[in-house]
Formats: sequence, structure tokens, C-alpha cells
Amino acid sequence: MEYRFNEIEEKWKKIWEEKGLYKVTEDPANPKYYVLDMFPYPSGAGLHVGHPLGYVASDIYARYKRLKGFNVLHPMGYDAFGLPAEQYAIETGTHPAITTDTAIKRYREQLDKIGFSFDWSRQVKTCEPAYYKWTQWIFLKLFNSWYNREADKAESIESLISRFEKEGCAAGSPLERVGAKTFTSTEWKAFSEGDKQQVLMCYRLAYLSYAEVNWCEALGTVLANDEVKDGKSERGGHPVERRKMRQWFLRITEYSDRLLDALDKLDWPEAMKEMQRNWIGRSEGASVNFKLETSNAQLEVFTTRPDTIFGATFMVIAPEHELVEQLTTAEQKAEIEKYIAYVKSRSDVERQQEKKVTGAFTGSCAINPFTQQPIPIWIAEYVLAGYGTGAIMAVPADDERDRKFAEKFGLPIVDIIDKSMHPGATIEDKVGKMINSGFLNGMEVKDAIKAVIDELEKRGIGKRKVNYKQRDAGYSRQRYWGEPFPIKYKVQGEPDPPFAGGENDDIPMALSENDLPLVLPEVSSYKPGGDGRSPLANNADWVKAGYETDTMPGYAGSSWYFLRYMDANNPDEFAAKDKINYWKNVDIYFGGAEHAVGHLLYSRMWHKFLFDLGYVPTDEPFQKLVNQGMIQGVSKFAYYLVNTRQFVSLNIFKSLMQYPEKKDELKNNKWGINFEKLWNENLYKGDIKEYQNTIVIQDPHVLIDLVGSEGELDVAGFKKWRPIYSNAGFDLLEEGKYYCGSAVEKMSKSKYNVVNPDDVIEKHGADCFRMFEMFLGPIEQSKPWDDKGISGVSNFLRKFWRLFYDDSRFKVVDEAPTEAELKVLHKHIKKVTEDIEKLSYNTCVSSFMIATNELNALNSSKRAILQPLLVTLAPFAPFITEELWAALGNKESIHTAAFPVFEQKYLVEISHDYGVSINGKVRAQITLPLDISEEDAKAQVLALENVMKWTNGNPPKKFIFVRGRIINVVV
RNA sequence: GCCGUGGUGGUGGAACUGGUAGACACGCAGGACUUAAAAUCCUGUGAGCCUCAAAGCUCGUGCGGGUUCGAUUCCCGCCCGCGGUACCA
Repeated sequence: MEYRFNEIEEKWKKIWEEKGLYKVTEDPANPKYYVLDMFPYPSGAGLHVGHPLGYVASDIYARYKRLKGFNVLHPMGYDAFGLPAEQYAIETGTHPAITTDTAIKRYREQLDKIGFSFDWSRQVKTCEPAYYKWTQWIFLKLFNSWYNREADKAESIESLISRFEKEGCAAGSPLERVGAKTFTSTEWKAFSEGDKQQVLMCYRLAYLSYAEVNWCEALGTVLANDEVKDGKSERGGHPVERRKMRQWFLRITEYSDRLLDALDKLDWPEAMKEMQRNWIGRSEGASVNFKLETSNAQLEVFTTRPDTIFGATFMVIAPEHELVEQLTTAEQKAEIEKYIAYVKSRSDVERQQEKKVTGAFTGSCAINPFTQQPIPIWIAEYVLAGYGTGAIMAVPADDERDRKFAEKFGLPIVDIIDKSMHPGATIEDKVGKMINSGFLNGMEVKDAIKAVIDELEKRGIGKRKVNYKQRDAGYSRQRYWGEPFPIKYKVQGEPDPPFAGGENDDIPMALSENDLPLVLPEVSSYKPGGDGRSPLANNADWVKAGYETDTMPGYAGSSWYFLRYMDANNPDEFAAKDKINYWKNVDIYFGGAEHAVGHLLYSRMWHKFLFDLGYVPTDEPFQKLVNQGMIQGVSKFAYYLVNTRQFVSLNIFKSLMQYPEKKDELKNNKWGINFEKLWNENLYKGDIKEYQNTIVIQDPHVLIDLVGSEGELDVAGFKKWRPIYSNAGFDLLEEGKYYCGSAVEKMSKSKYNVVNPDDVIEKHGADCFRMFEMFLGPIEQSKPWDDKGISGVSNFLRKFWRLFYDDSRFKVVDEAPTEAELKVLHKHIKKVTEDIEKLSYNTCVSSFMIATNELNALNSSKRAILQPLLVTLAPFAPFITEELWAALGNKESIHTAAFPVFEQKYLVEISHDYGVSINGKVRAQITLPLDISEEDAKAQVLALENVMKWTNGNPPKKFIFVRGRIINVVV
């Protein structure tokens, strides 16, 4: 009987669906295991072969764990709020919900074809009110919480209020916050409700604040730091500028230390952890207060190198620093104003691209607390207002940027560290002896750092301090297609709520939990609502009711979805406590590396927050993380000469590009082309600077389907596909054929290099598709899609089928297996078990091929061999294994089988290979039993004919055992 | 620049804690079956040398050193690719 994958796949898909085979319930009798994929954003383009790579990998793991007896949670859902659907809505007027729904249906169809074992009854869609009700609910919890630094955890805001009532908030107390006022308990009680709310806003974990944000004019919205790349928006590449707006923020910085420290316990790729560490950017140092020469004010700087204070020959503050005005003297006023105007004129893009050494002198000086020398204070754009205190002490001798600055403006440079003992040492190495540094002289750098901080603290002018690069996360988006905030402001014309503030500083009131969900309303237009407001401002009723018009960012719904899967349909809680306590956290999480500092960081914070409030039993959401690589597309190009609209085949094109240099070589070319003529006719003579010696070539992408395996183009098909080229010339051919160029790029519709999994499945079957994707290479590696090798997997599946079926009959027999067959089986079980655990799926697939070939050679079709073999294949190829499992007479699905365990006795590992080398020159190997003693091994080696030959019949003088295994023989 | 990660045949990729480098697959070459093709099966396939043949030898895991009886694996110094990040004091 023939292996007909199409029929088999149809049949079993239906049966699985009917039986609800992959539905999972909490079962305390069995150990749980939670296998999660990063849920997709359902884009209109559908899936390409790259998307399922991670899903296949996780599905194999989930199926394997099930066969191993675990109760496996393996859900799937959709991250359904997002920009593309909204952009589409702006263009076409179609409601994003409709676009999203269509895309989801298509995704589901494509996913179903691949044979995943998802429990669809737990599906979540972040855009559904039943889901975002709980996103809003968590937001309210964040809003109504503060971070208690003494207990090092989040607590209800009520506990803060009662402490204010009892003790107030004294300067220097653990309750004090930078930028917030201090007060006594009596003062607190006397505050108006509005004043109190304003104070509390400095503590809430979700809070409103004016802050510089990344404003993108083109998108009409604010972007998070990680949505901005090189001064441009990640989506669309539009320019981004800084702008002050009133925004919601999450106080993620309160969690910086915990987010950082817990990384060590996580089983994540080093690169991921490193990215998070860099993002959090913890650095230890000291803050130092410098007295000013002419006033009583102080200038606070942050430095990681307080030991270099004797070399601080000038200070630099950010142009936006609050003291700039006060520090600027009358004489310098004009210059400072000119400089600030210059800085403002520089866009972020310019700042990042050309790093000029610029600055201006304020005219004021600070006093070095140790030398009492005056230090001039400058402003410069290289000091950032947002980091540290926005002011630095510049040490030109030991800081690259400070030195450049000093050199440009003729400021003194004083060496303070003698690094002569450490040639090649960099500043970061923190080595050398202090010189020219008063009481620090002669100390090693590391001792000096400690000594100087002690001294600063003693004198009360500085203290140890830790700084973070990480900022609080912007949480407002001026977009329609997102979660509405469960927040109301003061309403015009209605009586003020008890604590409404001023006109533009209305104090937000949280909705009651009972009012959730606050459903996203319809709007008359999806275009931005003006004044930087979201399209929700286009809904008059919404505005009139005083609701917040911004919506939550894309990461809101994805920061906790893994918890919702635990109890996806619960209307009363985000998930019931007993279910959370059963599933606990995600054991293994598959997803792309691009979410390293976005989703993965926010999720960790939310999870820690919910842990603090006692809603989840673990403080980390994702124990193990696996980054699957990307599958890239191979793009094809056709080249044509712009002047003549003449297409040029690849090799002719290459020759043409090197024409002037290889003039002579190309004279008598195999294509009989007159390159000189071609070159002269097509030399672009316009802008000589740019195009000198170059021919203008356009290289439009070509639909990959039109290109053969050798790169030859279907010219007729191409002309039909791109009518604008229907009259173009195709005369410059190689032996009558046009060959395309190619490049490996990200798969994308616009590059016409997308391979649709549906096509592959149609041709080779889902099992083959799954196995081939795994066979391509290690899952964490990115690689181009190349279906040349797919026949290998396809052949394997047919060979495997033939272990069970002849041309005409089912040939499995119930005879007892031979020793040889058992060895093949158990070697394979061992290999597959170990490799699945290591996620080394490509070598697993190899093991299947080897086992199949070996059994074929043994002409074996014994049930006792094939049945366990089948189970090991089940995670990889669910359809074919289900079919053959049934053919073996099993009534239940193979899903319920137990993964076989290998038996040591069948494994060939009953001996050791001993390497024998003589004086390090000759080497031989003999095989001895595992349990042999050293003496016996020596005797055996001596008996080894070769040894006696090599040593001219003299017995070796000395044997060297390495770990009881390797013998060296010294003559 | 800094951080991370990788570099192995014509190709994708294997190789346990340092122990016969190149598993498995693709491709290619030859053969069997066939009128033929497809499919299937068998053989060979890192480079070079030597031999009628069998056998044997040398070189080979980015480059240069080192440790070791023995290195793709460990150490030192470079080169290149990929990913992240960047006036972060």
C-alpha cells in the first residue's frame, strides 16, 4: 500500500478535532509541564514557512512530554491589537476587528494543516473584551499600588496612605522619592484631596507624568524606546523627535534590581540575558555635590570613577539642565543661548549620526572639594539630561570624550593614574596607581574608589549610588486599536469629582473593578484625533464622559497572556487560584530574539508585580527560553540597464560591472558580446561623481516561482507578471537563458520571496514539512529556506512506511526480535531521548533515518521493534504515526502511548576504546571491556601485536592512564 | 567602540566531559531495473600522493602560536561573518 499523506492527514485532523484529543485539564495526579509559544500578531499576509519553525519545535517538545507522562499545557492565541490593522482601517475604513478576525481565520486554517497539538479551547485574543477586561484589571492594580523599598515589593497604595498618616514622608526616609515633596503626618492630613492625589502619583506603579517622549509625527503617536531604532520608528522608518507630553508610565525602574538579579537563575540564552542586563544598565558609583563658586547652590554629578576627582578639570552639564540659566553669567549669555538654539536644531538622527564635539562655557565655576580649585562649568550635548543627574565631572585624562572636549576647547588635562605597570590596559580595566591625587596618591585604582567614597560620605558631600539606564516604560499610545484605560478625568460642566486638579492637570480617577471591561467604542474616523490625541477623541460621547482617550501599548495584552491560558474562559478572575497554583509558570518558552528587551522584560515585571500581590506563586514567568532562528527567503533579482531597458543575465551583468578593469579578458567572451560597445552605450553620463565608471542597473525583485533551480528565469512568465517590462529586451542571455541573481533576505511579501507552508504541505505532506524544518539545522540558527533537501525527508517517510507495508500488504509480524534489531532500536531510543531534551532536533531526524536504514537492511518488520519506534517518531510526524499506530491494531490514539525507555543491555557500550600511543608518535586503538582493571588492561595492551612491533619487541617501560581510559606507552 | 555569538567537504550540517573529523541528508558520478522516463535500489564521493590491485602515506575543522601521548574541542594573540547596543559619565 502506498503512503498517501493527503488522505491520512485529512482523516486524522478530523478525528482529533472530534475527540478533542488535545484538550487538557488540570490533573494533580500527573506532573504538569507548560510549553508556550510567543503568540503571533495575525497579519493579513498569512503565515510563511518561517513562522511555524518555533511552533513545530515547541509542538515536538509538548508531544514528547505528553508521551513521557506529563500533563502538558500547550496553548495558542493571538496578539490581536496592533498597528497594521489600524493602518489598514485608516486607509480603507474597515474596522480593525474585522481585518483581525479575517486574518485569524486564515492563520487558524494554516496552523491546522501543520498538525499542532494546541488546546484551542484555551485560545485567547487580546482584543476581546473578555480578555482585556483583565488587562485593565491588572492596570488598575498597578495604578493602586506602590513599591515599598524596605519590603522590596509592591504593595497596595492603602498601605502607603496609612504610613503617610502615621509618619508623613521625611527627607531621607525610605519613603522619599526623587522629585516628590516631603511632609509631616500633620501636613499630610491637612492636604486637600487633590494635593494628596498629586503626591500619590509619584508612587503609583502606573502613573501620569509629563515627560519627554519619542514623538513620531508620521504615525501621530508616541513610541517606546525599544520601538525606536537609530532615531527612526521601527515600523515604517519615520523620523522621531523628542516632545514633552502627559503620558502614562509604568514604574518598571522599581524592579530594575530584581529583574537584573533574577536573570542568573533563568535558563535563557546568554545573549538574551546580556541584552536585558545592558538594557537595565546598572552601574555603581557615587554622587558628588560640588559647591559653586559664586552661589550657595550645589551641582550634583554621578560618576562611576570618583577616584579621578583630582583630574576633574572641568564640569559639563546637559543643555537642558535646570541650573543652566542660573549658572550662565552675563558675558556668556549670548553664547549659551546660541548654543542651546543649535542643540535644539539638531534632530536625534543628526545627533546620532555625526557626533561633533560641541559645547559652550557658562561663565561659572564649581569648587573641587579636595583641591579647592575652581572648575569651569560647560554645557554640551554629549551629556544627556536623562541619565544620572544630567551633569558630569569631566576627567580628560581618563575619559575619551572628556579628552576630546578638553583638546578642542583648550582645557587642562591632568594625569591622575599611572598605568605604566599595565601596558595596554584600558580605562575600563580600572588598574594603575594614583598620582597627582592628594591623599589618594600611590593607591591602586580599586582601593582609591573605596577610599574616596568613604571620604566623600564622611564629609557629607557625596555618597554611594547606583544608576540605571533603564527608564520607566511609556504606557500611552495615541491609537485606536488598543485597550482603553479604565480611567476617567474631570468632566467639563459637571461638578468636580472630589479631587479634580487644574484644567490640564486633571487627576485621573480609576474606574471600579465592577465597571470592567471598559469596552473600546466605535469611532467616526480612525485618523488621529488631533493635538496628539488618539482616534478615540473622534468619539464625542467618549470625550464627554471624561474617559482617557489614549490606549494601552502593544505589550499590555502580551505581558500576561501566558497566565490567561491557565484558565482562559474564566469570567470572574483572570485565572482561578487553584489553576494558577497547578500550572505555576511557563516551563519552556519558544520565541524570537527580537522581544528580548520589550515583551520579555515587561512580562517579567508584570509577573513579579502579581507575585508581590500574591496572585501568582512564582516570581519569574519563563523558566527556560529558546530562541528559534529566522527562516530567511532567497530573493531573486533581474538586472536591466536603465538607458535601454535591456535585461542582462547574471554572469554578463557581473562581467559588465568589472568591464574597464578586465577589458582584455572580456574581448573574446563565450557569449560573443561586444562589451566595449555595451559599456559605452550604457555609461551613465549625468552625475559623474556618483556614477563614474558605473552603469545604472535596476534590480527588481522577481517572484521566486518564476525562477528555476539553476536561477534561470521564465521570461515569458516574467513579462506577464510584470507588464511594465513586457516590451523590455531580453537579448543579453547566456546560452539562450536568462539567469537571475539572488540574495538571502528576510521573507517578505514585498520581496516576492515568500514560501507558503500550504504549498509545501500540499506537495510533501505536513509530517514532511515538520521534519524538514527541523532537519534544516539547529533551531536557534537562522537559515535560508532551501527546499532542495526536502526529498531526503520525503524519502525517509516513504522508507519508514515500507517498514510496515509492502506494495500490497501489511507486513508487520509478531515474531520475537533479534539481538541486532533490539540494538538498533535501543541505540535509537537513547539518541532521540537525549536529543529531544537538548532540543537538538536535526540530529534526531538523522537518528530516524539511520534506524530506518538499518532495519531495512535487517529486513525487519517485527511489531516489538516497530511499535516503540513509532512512538519515538510521533512527536515529529503526528499524522503518519497515528495512521500506522492504528494499523498495528491500537484502539487509542498514539497520543496516549508511553515514550519507550532504552535498556542499557542492548547498547553496544559494553567496552571502552583505549587509545594507545607510543612516545606520542604512533597510535592504535584496542577495545577492552568496561570493567577491566588497570593491570589487565596493561597486559592486554602488551599483547597487542602492534605495540610489540612498534617497540621492536621490547615491552613498554611506562603506561599512562588518563581518566582510566587512555593509555600512553613510553618505550 | 563595547557586549554576545559563530567560522568544519561542492551544500545544509554531525562529533560524548580532549580520543578514528566529516554522522545524516542534499548534490554529483557510476551501476541495476525499465523501450524510455519517473520512482526505487546498489556503489563511490575532503584534498593530494602511491599502487595493476590490495594496501599504504601526507595534509586537512578561519589564521598564527601554546598546553597535551593526542585538540574542531582547552589557553594566548589575530582575521572575518552574524546579532545586539552606543556620547549612559
